[in-house]
Amino acid sequence: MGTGLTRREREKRRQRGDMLAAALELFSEKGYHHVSMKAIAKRAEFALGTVYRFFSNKEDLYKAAMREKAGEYHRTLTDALSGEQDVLAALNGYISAKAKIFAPNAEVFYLYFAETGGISFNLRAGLHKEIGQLHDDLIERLASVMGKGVRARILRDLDPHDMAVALEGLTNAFLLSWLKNPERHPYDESISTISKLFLEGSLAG
Amino acid sequence: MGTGLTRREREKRRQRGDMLAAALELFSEKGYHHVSMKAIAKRAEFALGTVYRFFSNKEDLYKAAMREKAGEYHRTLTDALSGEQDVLAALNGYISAKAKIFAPNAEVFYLYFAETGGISFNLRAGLHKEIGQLHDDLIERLASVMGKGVRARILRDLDPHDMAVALEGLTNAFLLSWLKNPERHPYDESISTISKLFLEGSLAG
Amino acid sequence: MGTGLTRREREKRRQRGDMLAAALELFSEKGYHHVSMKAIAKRAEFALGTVYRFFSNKEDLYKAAMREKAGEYHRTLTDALSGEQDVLAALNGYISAKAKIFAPNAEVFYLYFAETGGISFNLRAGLHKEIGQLHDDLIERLASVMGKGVRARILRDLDPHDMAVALEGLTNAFLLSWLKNPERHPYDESISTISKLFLEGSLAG
Amino acid sequence: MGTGLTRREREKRRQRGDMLAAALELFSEKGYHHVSMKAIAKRAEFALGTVYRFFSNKEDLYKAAMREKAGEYHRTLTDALSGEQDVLAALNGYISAKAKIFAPNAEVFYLYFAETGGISFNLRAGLHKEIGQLHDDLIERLASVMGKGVRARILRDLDPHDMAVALEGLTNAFLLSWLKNPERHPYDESISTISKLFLEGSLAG
DNA sequence: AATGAATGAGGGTTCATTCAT
DNA sequence: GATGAATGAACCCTCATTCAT
Repeated sequence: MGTGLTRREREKRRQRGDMLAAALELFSEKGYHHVSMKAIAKRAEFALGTVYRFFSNKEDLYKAAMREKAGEYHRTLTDALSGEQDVLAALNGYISAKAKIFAPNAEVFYLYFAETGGISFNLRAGLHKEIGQLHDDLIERLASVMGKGVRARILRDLDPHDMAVALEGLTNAFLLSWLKNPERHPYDESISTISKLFLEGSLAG
Repeated sequence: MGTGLTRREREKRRQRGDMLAAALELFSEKGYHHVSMKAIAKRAEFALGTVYRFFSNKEDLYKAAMREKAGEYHRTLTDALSGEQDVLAALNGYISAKAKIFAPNAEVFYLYFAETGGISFNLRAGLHKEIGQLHDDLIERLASVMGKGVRARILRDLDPHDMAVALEGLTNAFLLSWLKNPERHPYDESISTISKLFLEGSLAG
Repeated sequence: MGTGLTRREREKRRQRGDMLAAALELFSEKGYHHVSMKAIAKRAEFALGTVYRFFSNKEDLYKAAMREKAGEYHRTLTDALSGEQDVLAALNGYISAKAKIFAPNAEVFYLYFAETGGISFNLRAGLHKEIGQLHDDLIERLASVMGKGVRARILRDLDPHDMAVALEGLTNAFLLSWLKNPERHPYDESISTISKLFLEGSLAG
Repeated sequence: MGTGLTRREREKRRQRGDMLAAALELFSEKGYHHVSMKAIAKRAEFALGTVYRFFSNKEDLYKAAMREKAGEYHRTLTDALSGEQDVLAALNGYISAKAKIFAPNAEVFYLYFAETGGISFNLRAGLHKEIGQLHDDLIERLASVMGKGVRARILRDLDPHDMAVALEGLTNAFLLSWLKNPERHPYDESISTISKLFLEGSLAG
């Protein structure tokens, strides 16, 4: 079989996925401390004990859920940046990809921001570092694209890392703003505003 | 008496302030759910029951603390924007002011971001809207400054609201980045990077 | 006031005592693991949380209860052995005292035996050592009385420690036997059987 | 075949024995409530469900294990008492036999004492009675030997039942003492101390 | 008015037992 | 018949809130 997994293994994976999905839904709806393991089990349609077969405790489940989503986002975003495209295409692609995962997952994505940002509830200490590293990695990749743009004289000669941070800030701000006030601009316009603002501000010549 | 308050009233106000300060310290240190009312009472050096005479429950105390801080930040930032200064001075002043309140209060400020952002723990629903309005107000004021700059042909002819959102995003991103990695740039350099990036990108012709 | 305790302190002490009593009752009725903290609280007529104000967890409560009782028994028994009496009177007094505390507390006393004996549930590790020391102390005191008896040529010239252990064994066996089968001998006869058996077997000359 | 059992039946018996052995090991190591059925199944190298085919629940397994061991001890001890030997040889044999099963199984044996003694965890109520009867039977047999000794004027003219109880108490006390403090006396010396103390104290003439 | 002891609902976690495969 | 994944009742403990003093 293509997957190389036994039926049992596939089943387990599906169950785990269902649990993570239920957990993520509830955590982003209500916040970690307002969600009981019982509620997660119920939402996922498993018995309480079954959840504990997969995750050794609530924190473990939370971390796994965040890690999963963060990894997924990270993959999507780094994919958008890599490939044989030119710099502007890469940046536009990145902005679109970020918008695309943001739109349907805003709540979760915001949790991800919170992790990449500074909220350091004790609980999350370990996770925080882990997701922080993903974020750093993303910034570095962005910076490397920026560097390429600078060397190609497509972008102005500014510090590439700063430009990466700036793009992050712009995208987050606009996406959040769009989320709070979707009718202000149509979604697509929002995206193009971001790229316009950033790119025009950064274009050389 | 200048204040128009009786001694008793002044005393109460001071007590309330002490409680809010203690609560804020603990909330930002450990997060809402890891702080007990008993701990807050102890830190503030009041009896538990006394805290409940001032705040009807834990959520109320949390909201009051956030409101207080948010109001303070809001005042500081709007003050920086108003006055008879020219546009560039206003924006530079805003950036400096934001950095200044950010530096020593990063944790609390981050909570404020979280509120202005999207995390909607049920608990905070009401508060969220309230602080969101402060934030909207701030954006509007920023936008109005931007509009002035555009009309004065100091800034490029872009949507002033977009420019305000952009500046918010840039400042948040750089301040967070500076917080995570203070040694990368000295603090002052961080601030000037923000204004350079934003202003140079936005300066008219 | 004679006690030197405030009313509050006396009250606390009484509450603690009530909790210990309830716990002891239930533990000896059903065994540690069949007693819930809730049940103890209910029996003692306190709220659950109140019990936790006095004892930091279930094990702590158990240990305190056993320690209390063990200390009480130990005091009673060592009291019986000390004083200006002659050796035979001391031993007879000891046997009577042991019987007297045994009769109404047999269940608890048996728990105490279990502790002084060998059951080493993990839980009890610390306690076990502690109570074991009381027991060792008791044996030593008994042995010292035996030694006196030997030197006074009242008892046969055997190892005093062995004689102490022997007396312990005899008393336990007869008291347990009497407990299981009270009608076999009247209680008093049981006691006198012990002393007769032991003393006659040990009397010099 | 000699056993009168089919291969299947013999196989089952062996499996049952393996389970009982594993259970006993774990129960005496950790105590009833600290041992999970899963752990027993694992130690015995059976699937969980298989254990339940042999024992309808945990308590049943515990009882079977104790019964098994108690029966084994009882057989060993009554064997030591019967036969055509003289009274002193029988008693010495009994003491040796008890010591021999005690030494390697102290923990289990102690559980057996606990059962023969008074701890009446609800759980064990039924079992308790059952093992108590074995113990009573043992005492009776001992008493009968004592009676023979008295009639033969080898032992002093005391109540044979009392003498039996006394011997039980002495052996338990010394074996426990030896267990707690093995270096005090070498093991063999302990045994001989018991018999000396008891027999010399009881010898007629 | 101030205090902090008392309350008890609620949540995380374990594990005996069942039953589909 | 054997297996072990799934189930959910029950337990320990915390802490927001109340209220007698």
